[in-house]
Amino acid sequence: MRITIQDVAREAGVSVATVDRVLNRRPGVRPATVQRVEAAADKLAYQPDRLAARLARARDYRFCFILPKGTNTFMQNLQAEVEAAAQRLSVERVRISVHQVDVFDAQALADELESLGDSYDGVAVVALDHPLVREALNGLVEAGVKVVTLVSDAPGSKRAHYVGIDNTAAGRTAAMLLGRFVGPRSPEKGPGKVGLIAGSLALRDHVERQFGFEQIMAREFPHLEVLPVREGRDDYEKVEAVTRALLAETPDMVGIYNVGAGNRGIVRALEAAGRQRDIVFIAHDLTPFTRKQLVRGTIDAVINQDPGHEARSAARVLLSACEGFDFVADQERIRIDVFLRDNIP
Amino acid sequence: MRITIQDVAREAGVSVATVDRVLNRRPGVRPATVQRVEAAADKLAYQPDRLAARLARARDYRFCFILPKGTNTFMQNLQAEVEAAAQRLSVERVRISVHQVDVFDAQALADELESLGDSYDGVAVVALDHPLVREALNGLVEAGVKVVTLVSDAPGSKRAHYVGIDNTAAGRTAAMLLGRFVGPRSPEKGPGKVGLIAGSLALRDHVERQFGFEQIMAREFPHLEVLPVREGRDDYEKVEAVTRALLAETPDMVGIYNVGAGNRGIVRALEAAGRQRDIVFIAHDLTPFTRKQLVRGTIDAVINQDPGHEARSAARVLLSACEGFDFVADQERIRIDVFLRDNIP
DNA sequence: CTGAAAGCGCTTACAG
DNA sequence: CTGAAAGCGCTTACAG
Repeated sequence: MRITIQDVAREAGVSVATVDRVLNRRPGVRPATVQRVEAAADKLAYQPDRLAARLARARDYRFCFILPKGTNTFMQNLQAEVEAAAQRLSVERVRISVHQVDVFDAQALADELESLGDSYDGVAVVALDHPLVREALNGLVEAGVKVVTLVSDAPGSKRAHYVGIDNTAAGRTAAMLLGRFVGPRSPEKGPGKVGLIAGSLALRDHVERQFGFEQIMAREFPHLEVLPVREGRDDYEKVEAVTRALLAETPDMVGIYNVGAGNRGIVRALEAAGRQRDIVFIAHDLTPFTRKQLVRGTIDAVINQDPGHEARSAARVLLSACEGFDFVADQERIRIDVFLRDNIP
Repeated sequence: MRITIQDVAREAGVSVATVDRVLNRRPGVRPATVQRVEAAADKLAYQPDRLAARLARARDYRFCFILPKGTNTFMQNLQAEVEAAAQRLSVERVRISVHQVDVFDAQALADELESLGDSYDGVAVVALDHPLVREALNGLVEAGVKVVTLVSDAPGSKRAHYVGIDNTAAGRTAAMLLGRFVGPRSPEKGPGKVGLIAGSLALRDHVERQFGFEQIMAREFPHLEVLPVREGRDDYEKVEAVTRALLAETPDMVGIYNVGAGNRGIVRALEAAGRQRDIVFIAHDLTPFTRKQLVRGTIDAVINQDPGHEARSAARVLLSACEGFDFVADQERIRIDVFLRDNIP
């Protein structure tokens, strides 16, 4: 019933060791033998048993997760989820270690990546879209290390896979929600103003969200005017200052979209101005804080990416790459979650 | 480094066979021995290796999925996803078969469940909330079969787990979207009317969605009036007739929520009346059809549950139950997806 | 009630 | 370049 490596060996007239060599592309087999084994495997429709393979391996798989250090709640959650996955996989022959680097420092990230050499079978990294980083990633890939980017991609690089959401689409979704929640506006009032706050315009995901947002606002909601983006550095005190200024300057503000972190600052500024009810506020990332404000009604919708899903997905994708299996594309697609008050998990 | 059953055996002064018996609660071990083995396992913080266990088992795990027969696109997708999961798991010592029964016939479903006896280790079933079904489910559970309900729950029963969304919360979410998308209404116009269509009020999920929807509409959007629910039997021709009637009777209709299937009928009726632009339409379940209407703008939002996730989750939960492991709660939580035009996968 | 031994389907040195 | 044998951490008859 089950076709094993034994059956293939018999069919090909070789030993199981040779079949193993061929199937796992290990060197030192005569081309003619490779042919015969491959033909036999094809003929029998052999499917390797990855459980048995993992069990038999002498070495564990070693993965490294490189995450930005000391930052916002989302990244802390992500790290916690990576550690939880590490804990679970430790019984399944996968060892995961977590390294931390400064997010904004491309050089430091590149150095860290290069220092890894080939001491890991797989690396998952919250990347930066920067030539130095791309180079470092490509270096790892060429050294035979499996590489995935996590949450933030480095598009030009040779990484095998990006585990994260489409941030442009996330920005478009935010715009759609904001525009529709604000609703139509009687023409005599003139265009309503919409505030846009980002952490840093050096972060690719922030820029992409902004781009998607402005695209849809312009196309679908011409009666709303998006104000020039302000940077809040993902720091809530800075974000609060920026928002206070925005509110003071803009009596006819009808909506705010915060592309990055620091939502606490916006809530404070809105409450100080007593405008938390009449301004539509779209934020990113479900945290205890945003959840609470969603329930209270100050935040109207949260766009989310599930850090638990991302952590598990990165590990699964790396494992599949190491074992030479395809991953289940559907299962590894990270959703752009939309949370309103009633569908938060 | 890795603690194995060997280590536990040595520590307890017994053989590995005895450790296996104790750890897997197999009968025929003296209580005193059980104590000793358990103490040893605790002391060493032994964690069994589920890969090795699966490999060593003589028998495969046998799971049965019971799905409603010949119904809507969602159920067809669900079946396809179950089959895809079955295909993948077949290499991992899990055999999944799919049975089909008539959804609306509690007796038939109960009979089917009872006929299963103990020929399966696990059963996943799209349930009906009916005493006969509950009894049959409890019978299976008592016979030692692991049981999960899928998509539609049977709350009073002893099933181990429900794989699906909270339908009341889904209805509340639909209401929130509809109410906010419609927006405020000048008082002189009087309350706007909202049409509510369900497949059948005998289906628990439909009733729950309706309940959640009406709850939020009443509480949050008093300027909107929800019309009495109409049944469309999840059949698009019937749904079209119902919608046409609704539209004819209700010139001031501002929104429609379809709790069940048959969205095609609503789109046709809206287009026939030329009102697809000014009526907010919230539907369930992403299909090629709803996706297209979302892009065209006739459907304003789709509330979704991911059939791929549900199929895989049911299989994983059953497998964990059979192997005596906890599942990862977070991973098995089925999301209430909200899809707008820009975040569809 | 308990244990010794074989075996699940692979991978890994070690020989040749 | 290829094969025989041991071993991964369990479970399973079979003996006793």
